[in-house]
Amino acid sequence: MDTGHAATADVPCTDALPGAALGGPVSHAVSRVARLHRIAAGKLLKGLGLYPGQELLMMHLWDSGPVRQSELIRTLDLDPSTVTKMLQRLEQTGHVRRRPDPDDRRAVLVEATDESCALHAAVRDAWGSLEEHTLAGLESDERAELTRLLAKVEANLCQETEGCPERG
Amino acid sequence: MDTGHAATADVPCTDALPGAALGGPVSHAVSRVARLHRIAAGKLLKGLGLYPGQELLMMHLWDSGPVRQSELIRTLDLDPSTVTKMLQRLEQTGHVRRRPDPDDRRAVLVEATDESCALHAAVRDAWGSLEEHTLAGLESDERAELTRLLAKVEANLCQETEGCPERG
DNA sequence: CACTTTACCTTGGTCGGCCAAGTAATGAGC
DNA sequence: GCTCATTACTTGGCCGACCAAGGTAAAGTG
Repeated sequence: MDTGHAATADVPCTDALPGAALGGPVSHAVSRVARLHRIAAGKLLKGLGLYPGQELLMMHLWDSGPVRQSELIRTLDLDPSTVTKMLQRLEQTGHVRRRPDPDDRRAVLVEATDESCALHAAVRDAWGSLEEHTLAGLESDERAELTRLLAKVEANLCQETEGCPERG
Repeated sequence: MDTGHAATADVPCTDALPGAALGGPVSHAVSRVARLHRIAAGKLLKGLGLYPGQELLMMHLWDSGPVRQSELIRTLDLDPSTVTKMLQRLEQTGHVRRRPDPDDRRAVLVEATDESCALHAAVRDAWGSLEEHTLAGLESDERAELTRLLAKVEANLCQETEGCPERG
């Protein structure tokens, strides 16, 4: 097999695209954007004592009050074990309280602590500016188009992975 | 069957984005799409003995021949420690060989093993179908638009995170 | 009522990814 | 030549995320 290592030295400048990206420009872009987005979120959340990912869980908690863990799993569409561990850490850092559900002794009720509620506004704000930062320079119609296309892509990826909540 | 992961049974209609999403629809969509995309990639790569993320590294290696580790770090735009650990695992699974650079005793030269080259076509193929699956139902102009918008978003996120390789 | 299935959650392991801190070699300045 | 900063990589720790497997409690079935 020809390993075809032609790229490093004297290629007549095909505009740099690392070559690997040629095989799937959108896939590539999605990963990169997601990673950068996560990093940006992390920086904004760092001052608030949250790690990226946790804010979504907290937002749902702030929004919905006490909920079953299974509710969180369904809403966030994450693996149960992921949520368990996130909650363990959030409990340890005092953002969340868990207690057994009296109506169903298998279940666990989760709610945001009062202290965590102080972060609510800050987190909402952080997400707002993150969204704005993400979409800077895009016109309204571009934003709408991006949203539409991402939804379409999500639906595509969903149907096979079989793991996402149906949408109307 | 349903191991409890996101049951699609009788969800009480989580229909219109759980409220948490209202604060940043695109941010939300990006995370979700990226996760689904990663899962899909993982399924395709599973049969090839690779984990999602590793394929990008391997593709670059197949493309470029022996390279310095720093080259990989720069190209993939990852943390050095991430690349180190990925390479350790790839070395252990026989996909990659590492040897010290004779010209610079700090540096490490990395190259794909011959056995790994057998995967080259399969991986390229997998990425091709993943890209196609991702973009199913999108017209050419929609694809171009999505690519353009993602690039714009990436540039936005880049400029502040300050961690991405300039292009162009 | 026992028996089986299903739902809810936990544990343990693995990977990708980050940061922070450390080692070692190169290179620049004096 | 010696010091000092820079570069290249490693280590350890942590988090999100997955899967696989387990334990317990509720619900379905005979």
